[in-house]
Amino acid sequence: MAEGGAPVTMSDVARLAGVSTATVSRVVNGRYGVSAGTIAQVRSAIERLGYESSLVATSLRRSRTNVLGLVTHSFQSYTAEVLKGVMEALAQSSFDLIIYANSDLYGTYSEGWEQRHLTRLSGTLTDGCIVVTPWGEVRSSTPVVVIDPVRDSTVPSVTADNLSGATTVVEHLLGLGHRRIGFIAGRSSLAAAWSREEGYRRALTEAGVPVDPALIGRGDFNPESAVPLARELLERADRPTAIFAASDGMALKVLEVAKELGLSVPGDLSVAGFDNIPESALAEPGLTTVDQSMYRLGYEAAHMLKSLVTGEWEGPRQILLPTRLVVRGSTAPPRTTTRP
Amino acid sequence: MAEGGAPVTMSDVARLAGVSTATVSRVVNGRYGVSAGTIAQVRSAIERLGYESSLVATSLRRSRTNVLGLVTHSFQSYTAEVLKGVMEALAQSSFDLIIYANSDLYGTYSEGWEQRHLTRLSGTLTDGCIVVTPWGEVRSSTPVVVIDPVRDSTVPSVTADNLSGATTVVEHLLGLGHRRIGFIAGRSSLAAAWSREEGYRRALTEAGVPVDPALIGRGDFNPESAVPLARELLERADRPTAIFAASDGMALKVLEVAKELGLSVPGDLSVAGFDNIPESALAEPGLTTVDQSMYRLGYEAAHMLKSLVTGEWEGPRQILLPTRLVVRGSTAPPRTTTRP
DNA sequence: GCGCTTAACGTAAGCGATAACGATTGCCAA
DNA sequence: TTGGCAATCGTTATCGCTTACGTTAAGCGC
Repeated sequence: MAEGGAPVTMSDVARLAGVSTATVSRVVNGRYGVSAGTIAQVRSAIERLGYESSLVATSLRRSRTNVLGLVTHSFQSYTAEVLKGVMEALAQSSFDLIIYANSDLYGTYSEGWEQRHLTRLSGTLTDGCIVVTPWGEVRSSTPVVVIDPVRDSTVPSVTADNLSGATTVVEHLLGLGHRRIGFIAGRSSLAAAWSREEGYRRALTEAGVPVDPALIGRGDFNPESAVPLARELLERADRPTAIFAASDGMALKVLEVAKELGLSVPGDLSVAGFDNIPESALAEPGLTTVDQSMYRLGYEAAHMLKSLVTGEWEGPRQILLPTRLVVRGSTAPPRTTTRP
Repeated sequence: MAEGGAPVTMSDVARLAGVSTATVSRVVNGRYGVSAGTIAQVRSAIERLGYESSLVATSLRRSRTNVLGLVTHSFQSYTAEVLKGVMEALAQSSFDLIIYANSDLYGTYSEGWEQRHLTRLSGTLTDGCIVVTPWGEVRSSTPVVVIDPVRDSTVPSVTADNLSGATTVVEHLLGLGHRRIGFIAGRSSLAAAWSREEGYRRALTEAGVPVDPALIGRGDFNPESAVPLARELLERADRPTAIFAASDGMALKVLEVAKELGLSVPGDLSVAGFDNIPESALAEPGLTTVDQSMYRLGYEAAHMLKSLVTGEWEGPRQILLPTRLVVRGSTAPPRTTTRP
């Protein structure tokens, strides 16, 4: 009983029940103006045929669909956590969720994916969308909430307090006694990347440690991008005693490179990341990082979008969520290099 | 630049370009029969207006949509892993993915959710669907692949070799010297639950250990369902020295209950699960479990569905994937209870 | 019994896009 | 000059569903 023939439509039901499709529609949507007898007939026909209204046709005709969309580029731990939060926020809310993910990972197709998917969904399939980590500004005919927006975005958004988080973790390294602290930056167009770098600079400056441009590598949040940068930093004669990477994914790669070069962590090198993805706790040693509760990012974004769609949102359109320093085994005081 | 007015449609483009919608459609779909000049005009109009074809309208009109669907009830670690596999399999494949998740967690709405969502999508929005852990048999007008089907299902499906996995983990417990081994079962309608219980019984029987019905608790894969069952098992005078739960989610709850009752794991009690979700490695102690590579489940399912849709599938319609025993700290030999 | 309201339905016009089909043009051979 | 054939483009029906509107018939007071 797998592939029955053509899908059963509303007119199939109408024919079997001996009424018009308008009446079937009325019954399905529980509208006034149908006699009890007719309702029973239609109900029975629906039952017999196993009819279920087409999401597509309904969406096309109606303006409201009661479906919210989530557009994401790739699907990793980060996105998974966000999704849990979104689902939780939408639980028992009458809104269903559609996640749209394009298939090509790093194809040429990529540029502008958020906008393309957004446009394809909004105005028809969904009442509003959440966009996760877009690469550019987005615009839509229906409400949008962005998680991790680009810099200077004016679109409603939810972001972690990246500035304070990054400041705290660098202060942590400074507190341990590190003075030469490397940094691997994220995709510069993103607000998160900018804030994390700014936090790094600010913490150093306030501690009276000069910012050395040679210690800053320009990554793009893609873990692989960190590999050559880490190698370059660690092969220097005056290599840093600690590296702070703007994302856990990149920080984990730094750990790999360090091992590859025969450096012990945290003995020879301290490493810190940002995000607190599940893998960071599993790493050996555990990665010191900044927790930004991706779950909450998703939860708040969904909550905001829901209210935006129903038009009852009162709060600010740009939300900043607190972060939390998580200290694990990958950071320790630097080995004293002073000769005896 | 957030909420522009109405979405821009094909006729907007046609008007601006001074052609008919048919011509725009031809240009968009790269079909033959449009002059180079007209193509340029239409392209420019599309660019200017930021037009993107509506997924919904296209789906309604066309039969093929190049979109695959994934229907899931809830969204947890399990589903997230599956999704990664699905995405990977679909990478660079021209197929996009839509995940449809209904919002109510444990509402009355639940019964038959798979079938309802499936019908709403198939025949219109998607060319085929993956259904994760349905509660009943499903049928659709387009190809379907089920991950973790119900018992005796004839629908194309991908499942872990639950029987051999469960047998192995119980043999592991037996090998450590355990004889009184409790079992917490899963939702009985699922093939996975049945196979895991069967593996438990088989391993005991083959080792000459009688199966004690009093040591079997009837859970339903929902972690919470394991709590009262674990408590009951562990408060018995002749409590088991080991408990095998049919899922990691339930096994982790057993750990909690044990701690609550002042039992040390693995000293007083060994605990084993099934699934190897990320949380199991993080637990204290680490949970011994059976890895079923949810990633591969997703990957294989997507690959199969893809071929099914394009009509080039040759292999078997029911795939069984190997499992792997993962021994961690939660299992150890039983403390000898023989008096000195 | 008349006009009126009102419940109960059918009719038909779209929503945005596609595709079969027809209409128009230009061009070349006859 | 004209028939014929491509090439190019518009017209229109249609996908499944909703909804404004029209229609019918029953019910009501007078």
